[in-house]
Order: sequence, then C-alpha cells, then structure tokens
Amino acid sequence: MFKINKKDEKTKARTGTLSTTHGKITTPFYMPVVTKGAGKYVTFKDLDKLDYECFISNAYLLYLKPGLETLKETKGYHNFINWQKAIFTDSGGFQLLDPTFLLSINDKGVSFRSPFNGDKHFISPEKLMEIQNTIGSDIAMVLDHLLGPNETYQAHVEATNRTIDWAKRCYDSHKNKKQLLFGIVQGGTYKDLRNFCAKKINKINFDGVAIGGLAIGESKENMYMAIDYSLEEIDENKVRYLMGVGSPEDVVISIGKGIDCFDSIFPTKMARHGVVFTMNGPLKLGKQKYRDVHVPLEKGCDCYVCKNHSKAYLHHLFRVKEPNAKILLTIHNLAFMQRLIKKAREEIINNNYESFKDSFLENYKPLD
RNA sequence: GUCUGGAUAGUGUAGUGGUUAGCAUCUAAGACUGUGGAUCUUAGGGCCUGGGUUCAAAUCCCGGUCUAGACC
Repeated sequence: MFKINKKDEKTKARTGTLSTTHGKITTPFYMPVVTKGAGKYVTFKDLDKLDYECFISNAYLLYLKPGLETLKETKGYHNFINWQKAIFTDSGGFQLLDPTFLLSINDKGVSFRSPFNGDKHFISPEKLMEIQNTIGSDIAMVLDHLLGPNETYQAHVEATNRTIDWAKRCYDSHKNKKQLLFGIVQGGTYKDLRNFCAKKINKINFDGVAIGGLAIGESKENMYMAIDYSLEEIDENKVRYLMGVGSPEDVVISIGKGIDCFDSIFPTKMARHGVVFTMNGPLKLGKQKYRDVHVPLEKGCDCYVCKNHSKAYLHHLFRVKEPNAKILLTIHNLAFMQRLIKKAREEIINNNYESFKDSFLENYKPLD
C-alpha cells in the first residue's frame, strides 16, 4: 500500500512509503535491474550496502530459467537468491521490442522465443499472473503491449486497447493477496491515447500505476509530454512508476512531475561503458585526460569507490579491460543514484524541490 | 660467417601484375533509459629502403637494411 508523507508545495513532487510483504520502500526511488537473478557486475550484498530497498527482475526470463519448478522447490525467488527485501517483476512486455524474442502477438497473448534454446512459449495475461505468483515477487506487473515510437497511430490504438484488455484480465486473475499488482499505461506519445489509457487503467483498482513505452527512441520533449498526458488521468494517491527511465536528469525532472518510482539499466550500462555520473554531469573515464588524475571520481561522494580509488586507477582498469572497472563504476553510479534521490526527498520535505531541480539541471552538464 | 624464410596502420594479419590495399585490434569522437554481460555508429592510421622489368609492382628481378630459424 502507498502512503504520501509529504508533498512539495511548488511542484507535484511528493515523498511517501510503499509497503510490501518484504519491507517498506521510501519514495521516490530508483531500483536497479536484476534481469536474470543477478545484477550485472554487482552483488546483492552491494545492493544492500548501497541501501537499495528493492530491484526488478524479469518474470519471463525467470520462467524460462531457472524455471518455475526450481522456484517452487525453494518456496519462491526471494529464498532462491537470498534477498529478503522487496522485488518487482516485469512482465516481459519490454521484450516485445526485440524481434529476436517476439514471435507473434494477438489478443490472446504473446508468443515468445526462448533466447536460451529457441523454444516457443505462449504467455497470456493469466499465465503471466501465475508465473509471477510462483516467483513470489512483491510487486507484479501486468502484461502490456509495448510498441516502438515509429509505429503508426492505428497500431498504437490497437496496442493501447489490447493493453487495457490485458490489464483487466491480469487484475481478474490475480489472487495473491501478498503481492501488489501494478497496471501499465501505454499510448505512445499521443495525447488522446495516453489520456484514454491512463483513465482506464486508473479505474481498475491496481496497487499502483506504471507509465510504460517511453525512453525507447522518441524525443525527450515527446517523452515528457507523454508522462504529463498519462499523469493527468492518474489519481494523486496512487503510486506512479515510470518504467525504464533512469538517466539522472530524467529522474529529477520526472520526480517534479509526480513520479514515485523508476527502474532503468541506464546507470549500470553507462558504468560498464565507462561513463561515470557526477553532480556536474557524466564523465567519460576512458579519456586520456584522466590518466594522471589522482583524485576520486567525485568530490564529496562517500561511496566505497570514491573513498578508496582515484580516477587514474579506475581509468587504468577501464583501459586494460579489467572486470573490476565495470564492478567499481557500477557501484559508484548506483551510489550516485541513491545520493541523488535521497537529496530529492529531502528537498521535497523542505518544500524546495523546484530550486533543487533547477540548480541540478543547470549544473548537470551534458559532457565532461 | 653460411644457408633458408620473412618484412603490409601502434600491434597481429589478408592480399600470385590492374583492389578506393581487406580484416582484427588500436586511437579519437558520438550513442546507449521495463539489459542478448564483451554493444553500435563515424573518423584516423600502412605496403622496410634503393634500383630495375612493365602501359601498370605490395605482388616479378637485383642490391642494401632489419629480423627469425638452422648450420659453422
């Protein structure tokens, strides 16, 4: 259940608490992506030490491997991986964008190809609820029909209607009282479709409402508008989850619009590619200019990496392709996201979110 | 010292007379947002040296230099 504790007076930002079977999560929050039962280049122990209260895994991929039998034997995914805080599970809807996964889609559900052995699997909304029930995640997501930004308006109309229909079917077949269920708003970047879909999803008694189908190639301007169109029709007291978005500037802007929850591969993927987040903007650690810079990645950062290592050392590890480079940069970026969002919560409590947002965006330069 | 082989981007290599000299890596710039872990895009950079043959040489011939191995 979701409870708002404080609203910022000038913006729509708010801070609250999302209660789950495995603990409470303070909003707004960002969660890392743990697709197949592990974060890339980061352990659960480190996620715990970085104060992450939840992450998101992929129900479809867990269904394929290790499979539901294994998860039943361990009485759920939490025990299998030994993580006792909250877990979200994503539907696999995002994989609809990947032609190597998607075989076909119709009103009944989705046919996926297994990336492990090529086997065909049919997933209906009801089947997905069963899968997520067996996984035992704290927050399940409905099956949605996600389209790329270049599809036609008519295709978006069909996908939106299908998403609404599937949302109802997911809601009706969801029986696990210990598990929250979030609906998902689609509709591309079209105002009428976003409004319509959000209104319909909002009407179903979901525990939270997600905004999906964004940050997949559309312009920033269109993305922000689509967020606004969606939020217009979502009750204020519902927790709002912006799926897939996780660049620092998008998070700061979206919190100001009233988003409570984010997930994204962006911070960890950037880390693996040598891009380090700082309050002054991202820096490309692989550049020669950092070769002899014997200071931490970011002044004032209290993460393990900044307390122990210099830019020069991390630059060296990255250049010689030592896996530790990816591990350490991942830790820093995940610590950065926590620091950023923690700061955002404080500013909301102080009714100072607008000036915080403005000054962050002014200082967060696109390139180092 | 003798014999044989080899010399093509920074590195490793493909290339039997006509190629914009290919590939990998590298360097530089950009990209990346509900994860196919090592990704993608663009750019940069080379025929050891001197002669000769030929319309045309990285390619064939001769000398030099460097280098690898074998033998004295």
